[in-house]
This record gives sequence, C-alpha cells and structure tokens, in this order.
Amino acid sequence: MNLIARAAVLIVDDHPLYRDGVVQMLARRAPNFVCRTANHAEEALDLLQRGGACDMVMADQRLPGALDGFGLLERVGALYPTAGRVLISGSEDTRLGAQAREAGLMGYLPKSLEPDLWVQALQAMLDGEPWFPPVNSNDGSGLTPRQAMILERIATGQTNKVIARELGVTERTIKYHLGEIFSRAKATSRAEAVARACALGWISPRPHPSPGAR
Amino acid sequence: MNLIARAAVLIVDDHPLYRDGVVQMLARRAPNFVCRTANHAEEALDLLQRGGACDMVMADQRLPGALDGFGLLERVGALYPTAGRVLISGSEDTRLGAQAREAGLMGYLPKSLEPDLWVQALQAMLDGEPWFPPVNSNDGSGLTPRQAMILERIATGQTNKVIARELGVTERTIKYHLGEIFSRAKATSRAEAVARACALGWISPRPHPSPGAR
DNA sequence: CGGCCCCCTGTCCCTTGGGACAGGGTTGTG
DNA sequence: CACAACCCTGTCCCAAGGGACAGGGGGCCG
Repeated sequence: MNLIARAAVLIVDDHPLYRDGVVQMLARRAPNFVCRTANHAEEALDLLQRGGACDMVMADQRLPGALDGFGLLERVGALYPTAGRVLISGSEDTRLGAQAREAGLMGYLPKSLEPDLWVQALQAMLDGEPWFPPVNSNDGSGLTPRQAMILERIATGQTNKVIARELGVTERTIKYHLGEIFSRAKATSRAEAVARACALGWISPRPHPSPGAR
Repeated sequence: MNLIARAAVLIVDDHPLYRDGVVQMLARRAPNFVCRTANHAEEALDLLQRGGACDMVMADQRLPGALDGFGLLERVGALYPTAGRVLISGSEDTRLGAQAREAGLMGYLPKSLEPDLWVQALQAMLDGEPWFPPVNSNDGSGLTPRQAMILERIATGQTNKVIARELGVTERTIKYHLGEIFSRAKATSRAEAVARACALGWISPRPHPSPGAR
C-alpha cells in the first residue's frame, strides 16, 4: 500500500452531501489525498483544464447535463491519458462494473461500498491496480448472459427480427428467450419487462442513441 | 425557525458515505439534531422499535430489500403516526415529489439539494411545515400531462386497450398519444420509450406489482 | 380574429409480438 | 448415467402495435 505520495483526486457527482461525505472521509482516513469536486461533466473538464491534471478522476455514472459518467471519463481518457479513471454508481448493478472494465476504466465503486473498502480500493488504484467490487457470484439479475444480452437490446427498441439477425439466431429463438425474461421479471410484455428491469437495476439506465434501430 | 428543541432524526440510506455526509453536515450546522442511521428498511424498523420513536424519519426512495422508501415510510406512518416522514431520492424526478405528497409525507428531498437548503427544509419540517423542492416550472419531461399519464401505464405493461378503458377514451386515442410520446422520446416502440423514459428520469423507477395487468 | 397547442376520433393496413405445443442440442454435476 | 440448465428451432394462430391519412373540438394568446 502506497502511503507516501500525495495524490490529487477529482470527484464528480451532483449530490453535494455525497461529495462532502467522500471528501470528509478521505480527509480523515487518507490525508495524503488532495480532493477537488465538480457537480457535472462540464465543470469537471473545466477544472481539469484550468487546474491541471489529476491522478484520479472519479465520476458518478449518473450526471446532469449532456455527458454522463462514461461520457466524461471517456473524454478525460482522451485528454489526460495518465489519469486513473473510476466510475461511481448508486445502483447495485454489477453490469456497470463490466461496462466500466470494457471502457478501460481503472475501477468501479458502488456507493453502497463501505468507507473502509473505499480507501482500500483507492490506494490500490493509485498503485496501478484495477479495482472492481468483489463479484457476489450473484449478479443480481438472475438472468442468464443470453437473456441479459437480449434484454439490453429490447431496451433500445430493437425488434425481435433485428436482434435475431445480429445475434445470428432465429427470430423464434429470441421469442423463446423473451418468454424466459418475462417469467423472471414477472412481466408480460417487453415494455413492462424494460420498466421492471430498470426498476430492479438489471439494465444500465444509459440514454441510448439507439444506433442500429432507426 | 425552531432552534431550541432537540430533535431525533433517522436517516435510512444504503450508501454509507452519503449517510456520513448528512450526519456530518447536520452535526456542524444543526447541533440540536440527534442522528441515527440505518442501511435499509428492516434495520430502520428494528431501530425504531427498540430505540424508541423519532421526530423525523428520512428514507431514500431506493433501498435494498423488500421495502423501498415509500414502503418503509408507509409502515412508519402506521406504527408511529407522530413521526415526520420524508422521502429522499437521488433522481431529479419531480414526479416523486408529487408521489410523496400523495402518500401523505411531510417532504421530499432530492440529493442534489444544497446543504443549506437541506437544513432549512429540515427545520421547516420539524416546525410542522411540509417542504417540497421549489418547482422548476420545468417538469423535466416535456411531456403533456396526458402523455405522462399514459407513459406511466405503458411502463406497467398495460395494453392500449386497457389504458383506453381506464382513461375513458378510445384505443385509437391512446395510439395517438403514444405516437407523440415516441417523437418526444425519440423512440419507435413502447419498449424503447420506457427505457428512455427511465434513463431520462421521466418515470419513477418503482417496482410495480402491475395490479391490473395480470 | 387567426394561430397554436392539446385532446379526441375514425378507417385501412401491415408488421410485431407473444402464447401453445413440440421438439433437439450441449455442458456440467450429483 | 440421469438430471438440470441453458441454448436453439419449428409451426400455427391470433391479438396487439404502430404508421399513414384525415378529420373535429376547446382553450389560450398575440
């Protein structure tokens, strides 16, 4: 564990009290950290530009404004390749963790994480170690990979036919999986399934541009 | 503003750092408050039962476990009618405020609220004044009341026919409104509309039991 | 008043969706 | 091996969804 270096971290979240909580906690437990905070992506980018780079940028997935956490961190990655980038999220959805990995981020911190683990994770990440929450074996959703894959596409408005084509299977197969999803989500239609999946955190509530659907 | 009385408040939220933030902030700005915290509904009820009642119970809308914020506060209302009940939420959705009002709660605090306003609101509520965030005139969604009404039902999986019956209009009319909703949400199907509405915070992501749909 | 917005309705038509019934394949585990 | 998940597929069928086209009515504002 690295306790020597001073580290500059930027925390981006639109909930003032949460930000304060993080800052206070870090001040107490990891005095070697210098914290800055921003309300949203634009402010964060502005801060980085005028205030110099950071060792670590941690952004909530859900942010007001045009850029969400992923969007912001993507841009940060392009502008400041040396900064560690970490996603924060209020939801329990471990799918976000996977997404964060794919996006090349250094870590993913659910807000339900205990402060102890929080600093532990931070230290690890500053040492260059990626950090993702211990997988619960339970991925929360109770959906099979296939089902999750399909549900996600459903949520972008894709039709069974399209999904079938893209996954290289028959339309009938999609219907089959849909039926399974319905029973697991206690839904009777795709619209309801999507709503429940949102409510249950099964799917990441990211504003989708629906690229292939229009 | 009432600065005299000692007030016991219970904060229920599954994000430790957010809870800490609130507690710290209150300790600094409103030392007359005695704070207790709970992770989820069950813990909260337990605390109330063994620890005696509270003047104020503030619960996040999204909680792990069987009861969400509304559920918890409903039960609290039944068990401890004198306690003020307040909903907290991370989303910007002003619909939640309306829902909280309907549920007879004393207030609604979005997490994006500035700490200043937070304590102000708390004080007001302890004085018996309901407190809800200043309406932005902008309800965020850009949906007409009718559209919002219909979108909500869509999200519970209701079919056009059912909605039409319940609203006392023709199925055709529902289709019309749906079309409008689609264009506003940039969606092409009800499933996509629901997903985008969730992502945009247009609809409250409450696990619906879908009463009339099954 | 004219224009704009919201709400409501109709007909025609084709595409999708989803259930019921009935299979076959793989992998892995007790 | 038997059993359980998971994945894939087929056919038949009917209900539901959604677009195109074409209207009428009320309210509010310049």
